[in-house]
Amino acid sequence: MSRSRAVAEPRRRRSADEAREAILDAAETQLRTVGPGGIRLQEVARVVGVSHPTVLHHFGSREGLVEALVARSLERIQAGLFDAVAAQPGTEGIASLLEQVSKQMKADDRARSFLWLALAGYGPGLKGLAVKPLAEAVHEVRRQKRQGSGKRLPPFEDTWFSVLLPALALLSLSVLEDQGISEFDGVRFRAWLAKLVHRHLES
Amino acid sequence: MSRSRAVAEPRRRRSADEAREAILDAAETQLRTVGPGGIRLQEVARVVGVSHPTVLHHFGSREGLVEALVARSLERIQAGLFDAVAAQPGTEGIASLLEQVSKQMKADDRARSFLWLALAGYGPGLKGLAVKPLAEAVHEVRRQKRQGSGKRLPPFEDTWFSVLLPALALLSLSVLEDQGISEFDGVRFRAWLAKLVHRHLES
DNA sequence: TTCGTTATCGACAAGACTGTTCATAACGAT
DNA sequence: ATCGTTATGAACAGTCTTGTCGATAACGAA
Repeated sequence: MSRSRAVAEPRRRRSADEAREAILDAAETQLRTVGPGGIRLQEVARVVGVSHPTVLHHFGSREGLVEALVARSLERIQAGLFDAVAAQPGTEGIASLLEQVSKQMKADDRARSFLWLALAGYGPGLKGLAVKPLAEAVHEVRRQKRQGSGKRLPPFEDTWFSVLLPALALLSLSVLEDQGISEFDGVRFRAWLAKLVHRHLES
Repeated sequence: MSRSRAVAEPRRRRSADEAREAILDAAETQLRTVGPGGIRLQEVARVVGVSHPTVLHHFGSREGLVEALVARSLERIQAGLFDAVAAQPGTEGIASLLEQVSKQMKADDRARSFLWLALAGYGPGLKGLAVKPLAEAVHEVRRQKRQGSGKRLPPFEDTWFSVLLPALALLSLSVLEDQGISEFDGVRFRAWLAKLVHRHLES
């Protein structure tokens, strides 16, 4: 007996990779809103338009899905940071660099995802995010700039903290920018912070 | 028929307030580790040593428990901040103020709880935390200091951002200090940050 | 077209979690 | 000591969630 169905839509069959990406996309929106612990197979499947056993078929288990999602999210966050830095080679444009970074972190709410993951204990925390290598690069530029003038080069720790500070601030800011801090204040704050850090690096 | 029991421990009956506090304490440890969405009645009850209907009796529902917990947590965080500031009246000791605040936020992992709540959409975000009033107080001190000297008083926004910056940084730092940043670096970073902010406020 | 692979789904299973009900017993008040 | 209030727990119900299994059909390859 043929089951009476609405219009009997034909079953769509994506390639394994396509299906995985679509599923990860749906899971990512859940990650942003309810965190890794709140991801539900049924909800993910519903959004994608498949049944939940299909999700299990592609990722083995719920934990498998979450791990794949974590890996992809961290990769994208890191890649975004890398792009932002690569687009701003000089040390002069710290303001625009901060805006670039902020923009990247805002894309797909990456800062939110990162904090969710950090809180939930997934991922390697800041260690995974290559902020220390970035600090080393900045330090090198700083050294060359000091070459000519008579100013002494501060210890590496000073540069490292100077890079760490905006990173930490931007992270919190991205979460609180939705609630309690207006976007307008956010823009002004980042500009103010950029000037502060720039002045410190130069002095 | 009397059910065969181990030793038939006598039922303990706490006062309603005592029971509520004990239950909230247990729920708070879960909040720190798995976030508000991860709180489980059975787990809370198990830790307290009661049955889970008892928890429901005192809070009506799971959501009632979470709301009560959120309220108590935010109150404590705010009170902790207030204490830290009250214990450091001058603007001179910004370094020790930062350490005080950091200490308060570390007590009971309050920064963690706050970020969990902010991410999950509970609580009024930063608006609830009276950081703007604190900025106003700092600004007043700044004005009086500038009175005698010939220096111009910067706009309030500058003071407000100067207070906001350590707040944001400390928030992120408290989460990442467990993973990726050693506690030693945390202490040095806070000292460095205090000096930076102090120099900025004076200049 | 034919065939093999496998993405997909329906149905079911097992457990977890919240919430309800009713009986019981602990504690304070008189 | 007696009594009323109510904190407490055992048992049960209903829903949600992950995971399994077998059947089916879509797509690529031949």
